[in-house]
Amino acid sequence: MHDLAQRLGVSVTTVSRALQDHHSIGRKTKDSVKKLADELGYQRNSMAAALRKKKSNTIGVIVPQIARPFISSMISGIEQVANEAGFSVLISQSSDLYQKEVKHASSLYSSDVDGLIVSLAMETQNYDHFSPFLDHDVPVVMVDRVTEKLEVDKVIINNFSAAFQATEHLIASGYRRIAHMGGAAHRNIYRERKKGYLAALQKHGLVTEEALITDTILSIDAGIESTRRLMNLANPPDAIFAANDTTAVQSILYLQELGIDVPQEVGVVGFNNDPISVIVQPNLTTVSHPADEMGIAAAKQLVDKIDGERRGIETITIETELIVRDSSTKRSTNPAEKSTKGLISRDVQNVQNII
Amino acid sequence: MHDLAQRLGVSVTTVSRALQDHHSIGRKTKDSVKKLADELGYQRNSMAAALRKKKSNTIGVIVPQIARPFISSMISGIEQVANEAGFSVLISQSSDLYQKEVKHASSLYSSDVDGLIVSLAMETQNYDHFSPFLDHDVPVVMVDRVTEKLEVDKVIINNFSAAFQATEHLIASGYRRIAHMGGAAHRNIYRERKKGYLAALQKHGLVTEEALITDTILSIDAGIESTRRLMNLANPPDAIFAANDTTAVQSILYLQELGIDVPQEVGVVGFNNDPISVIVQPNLTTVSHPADEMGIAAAKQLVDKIDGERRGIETITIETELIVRDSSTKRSTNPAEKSTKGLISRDVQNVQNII
DNA sequence: TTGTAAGCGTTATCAT
DNA sequence: ATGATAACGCTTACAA
Repeated sequence: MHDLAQRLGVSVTTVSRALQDHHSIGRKTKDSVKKLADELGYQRNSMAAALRKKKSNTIGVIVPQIARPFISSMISGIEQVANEAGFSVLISQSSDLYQKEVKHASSLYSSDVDGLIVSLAMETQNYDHFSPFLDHDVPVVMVDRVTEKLEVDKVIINNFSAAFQATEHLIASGYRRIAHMGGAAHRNIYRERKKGYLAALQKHGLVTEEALITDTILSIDAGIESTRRLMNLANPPDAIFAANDTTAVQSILYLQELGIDVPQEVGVVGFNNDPISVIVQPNLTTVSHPADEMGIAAAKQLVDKIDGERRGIETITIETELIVRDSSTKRSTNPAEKSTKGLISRDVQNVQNII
Repeated sequence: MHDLAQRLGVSVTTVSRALQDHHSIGRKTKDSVKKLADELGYQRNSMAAALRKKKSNTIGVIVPQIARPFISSMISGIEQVANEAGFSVLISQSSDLYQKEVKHASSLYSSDVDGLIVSLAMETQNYDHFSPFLDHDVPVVMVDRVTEKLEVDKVIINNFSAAFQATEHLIASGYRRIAHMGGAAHRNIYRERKKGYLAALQKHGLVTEEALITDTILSIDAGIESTRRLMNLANPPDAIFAANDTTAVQSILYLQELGIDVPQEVGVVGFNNDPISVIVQPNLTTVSHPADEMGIAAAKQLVDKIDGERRGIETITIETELIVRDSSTKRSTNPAEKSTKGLISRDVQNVQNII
């Protein structure tokens, strides 16, 4: 900038203003400044600007794991909105570890991010690491894995009602002994899903046995192991409602290994609408969990607050939808109805990003 | 820092040094400074430090799409290495658009990133937007989708030999009329895969018909459409080698809709070892493409160069492996061999991240 | 071992 | 419409 100013015989102030289209600078001056800047390949130093303005035009994101379909779609949504609004995105993953989340929070804070989007680690139960942000009025938005212990903006889905609906669907499909493969109980999304499941059973007067419920980390192995345990029960379930698609799909595959027909003998419903849900045969009935929409909503919420266009705390609830596919609907035994023999069912339209 | 200095009756210099564990500061002083800093919740302002040191401890990443299994795993690898080395990660997606890639490059440059990791957009054919980095000695590393037109560090796989191997495997399995569903020809990874495919056919004296080759964006729809076109040929193929798993899996599903048996009538091989490859039945034979390893290698390369521990240009080639599953191996017709009836094959171990 | 002071590249304030 | 100057918060010669 000094260079530009000298060459043009004006002050750095003028250059700075011209580059920012400040109203008090003449057309001619602006044009000449911009022209020379272009020619010399001048690139504004955002560090210095950030330091002076105390605004970095950067938002921080902390997620449990980047490499999950749900999370990466969410990040993608965040990135789009943020970039349109002129923000860069600083990303970090906690690997579901509390310690890492704390470290990242502190590092992002001292990077002077203008705002923070968080989806909590599975482990996290203490939230003091977010205090610096709250104390210094740096906006925070929590997405999906949130906590009621912090008064911040949130973007969530109605896990209770989604789970309730999913379970009722199984009941309506004729299943009676329904198991639930759930996640860590202190993470409210899993707690809510379990509650919704229990509420549906109760409404219809069905058994709610502890033995029919597993609490795991919802990994591949956990899916196989939980299914094994459930099917080894003296009185095994005739349906499984899993808190994510990963475990649901593993259930289907494992049941098939056991020679058990899905959905004829055991029905399965998942959660998330991951790509795999339309690849597995039979296609998995699941709950759409619009990750990109959630990311977009969170980023918008954050940007609006940073730009001062919004005050106060709000929680946005994104709509989900039960997507009924073949893993939970018994085929008709009426020979009059036409079967789909030869035709494998597919439902490519509804699935989340899959490329 | 001023505050700390005053309270302790020392200079800011001392505080700054104490916080950085500078050797010329006494143990006692260091301790007291650190203690008070903790108590007052002091957080170093990395902007100011970056401005002064001309090092932001941030690396920029530009990828085509965040929400793809391959890319998100790669990012995850980058993030891990970068964070261990004390760098933050600024992420942006080009959406496979040239214009966006250019914008992001410029924005990252003026954010003063210490280095850049890029995987090129499908569209990109001009590379001038990376000149600012190269001209000012900001290290650049390209991963996977690279170009020979830029002299920078690279992390790639041997696409030619992987494709060659995959095609030879199909030939060894008894397929003779092998089609290829490939990607944009100006992106060298797809060009190399096609070359490998052709070379294998030629080596074994098989036909290499243009009609058996499709060039698409390798999306779900492209997978279905290409398969339709191939199978409508007067003389359709008896095997398909696809340049990614997305299209390969769609091929399998579509062939099954047509009532065609995979692998008995048509064999299919994919590329990437995405999660879906072990969900589809029959499990997909594919090429492992260790995304996280590539991300890790790229980040290490970059960090080493930033830290001045390495000079000159180098290309790292990550090993891939042909993972033979059921989609490409005809079942024995010899009744003496035991069939796997009732037992659905699974190969959970080898697949890329899937949670 | 510690302190003084300059300076990183901008932008904001106040003047002209 | 433009300019001089201070300041953002930190690091680092150089001095003591």
